[in-house]
Amino acid sequence: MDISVLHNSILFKGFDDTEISELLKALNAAEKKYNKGAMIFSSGEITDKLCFVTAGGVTIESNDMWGNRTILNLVGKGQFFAESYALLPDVPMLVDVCAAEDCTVVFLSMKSLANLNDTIRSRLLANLLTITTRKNLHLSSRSFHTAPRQVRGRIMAYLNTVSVQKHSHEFDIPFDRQQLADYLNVERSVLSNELSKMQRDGLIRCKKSHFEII
Amino acid sequence: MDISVLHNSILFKGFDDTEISELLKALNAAEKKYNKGAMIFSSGEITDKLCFVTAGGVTIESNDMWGNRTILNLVGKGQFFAESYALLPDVPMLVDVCAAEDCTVVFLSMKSLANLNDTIRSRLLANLLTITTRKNLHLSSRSFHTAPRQVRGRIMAYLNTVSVQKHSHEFDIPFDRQQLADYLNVERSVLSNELSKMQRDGLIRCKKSHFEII
DNA sequence: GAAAGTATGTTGTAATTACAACATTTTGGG
DNA sequence: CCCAAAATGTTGTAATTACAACATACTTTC
Repeated sequence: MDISVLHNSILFKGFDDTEISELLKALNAAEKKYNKGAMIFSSGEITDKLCFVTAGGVTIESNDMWGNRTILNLVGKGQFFAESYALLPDVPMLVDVCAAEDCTVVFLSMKSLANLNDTIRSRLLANLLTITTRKNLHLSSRSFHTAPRQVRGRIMAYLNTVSVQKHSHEFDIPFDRQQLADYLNVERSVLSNELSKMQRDGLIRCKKSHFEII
Repeated sequence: MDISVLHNSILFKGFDDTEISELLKALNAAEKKYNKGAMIFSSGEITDKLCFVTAGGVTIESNDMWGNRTILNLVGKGQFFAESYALLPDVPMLVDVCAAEDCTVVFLSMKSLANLNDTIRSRLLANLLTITTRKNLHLSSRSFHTAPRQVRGRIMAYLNTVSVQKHSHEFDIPFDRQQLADYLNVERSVLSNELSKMQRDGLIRCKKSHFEII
């Protein structure tokens, strides 16, 4: 198991190596690898597992019965997912979780939190609070990206956020065209088309997943 | 101050009356009333206040420079808002918070958490974790309501959720037409029009904010 | 209970998006 | 290097939505 990524995670912030090893045991840490496209969780499932991505990345998505996909979030290396469902274990998942690329996930049993001593548990809970709080901001930021009525507005809203996060006008985004379209809730072809227009209008330059705001 | 609503809140679950009174003091609880339409927070503000609605309701919204409003969430009596910003006090708010109707809000200083003793604080943090986790589910449920590409799909997605929550095919929604339109990210007139069509098609019955799914 | 104000419903047209079909480019094996 | 497969770009048409303008219904206040 790739311990080093876990050691730098928010969840184990403030814990030393020994404590982390013990915690991993106590929480029945289990690692699993997935190929790109594999489904890790399906809508309707119940889980008490807090999930941590140690390699690759996964998408949190909603797939309707007509095959339309909406990507709610992309969870990369070093980040957590399913924390809400793990902590509210009677709530069935509303989303699917898929491997966006080949990836490795570590599962931690939140049911086992009850067996920990008070001090350790409350330190863990404080860290969990940071995780859920940040996830909250992440979820709402998608709302801003999809709030504009027009495609160009959504693209700009999204690119702006990334640009601010990366402190640069030039950056790579973690999505391919189809994923970006599904994230912004627009047609892939319309997205491609609009990106072309925006380049012609001198707003941006882009090639594949590399973007530059002008 | 309306103590009874606070006593039944998730935040103070497990605390007795004496403890709650002391906590309210320790967290500098302050109450404020707002008239319908008043702005409680504006995008860009910084706050460490956990906010609790003791009467009325507020909307969490994003207003762009062209006057388009997107309602991300409606926070009613007995619920909290701004918890993410209160807990990450260096992050400026991305949203506006407005009084959806005349309302009363209690502000609790999260900065003051540091002054509490360990036991009390960790009990509070555990409750805060519940609040943020539930808020997470709430935020993602809006994503499902806006995921369908067409207006009818969005309306149905939303009405289904409410129907399930209220365990009934007949219910009131907390939005007026303009608010519902802003929540579903569609034009108000298009929404009204589609609701009429859906009634003609025998899918629903509705009058003002009262709905029945057939 | 009128009048004014607000909320909701209706309609037509302009603008935008969805969808399908196809062209082009890129990628990864063999 | 070539081929096949995947990803991205382009285009045209049908369908949907945005927007404005107006009609109707409901509320509030005097």
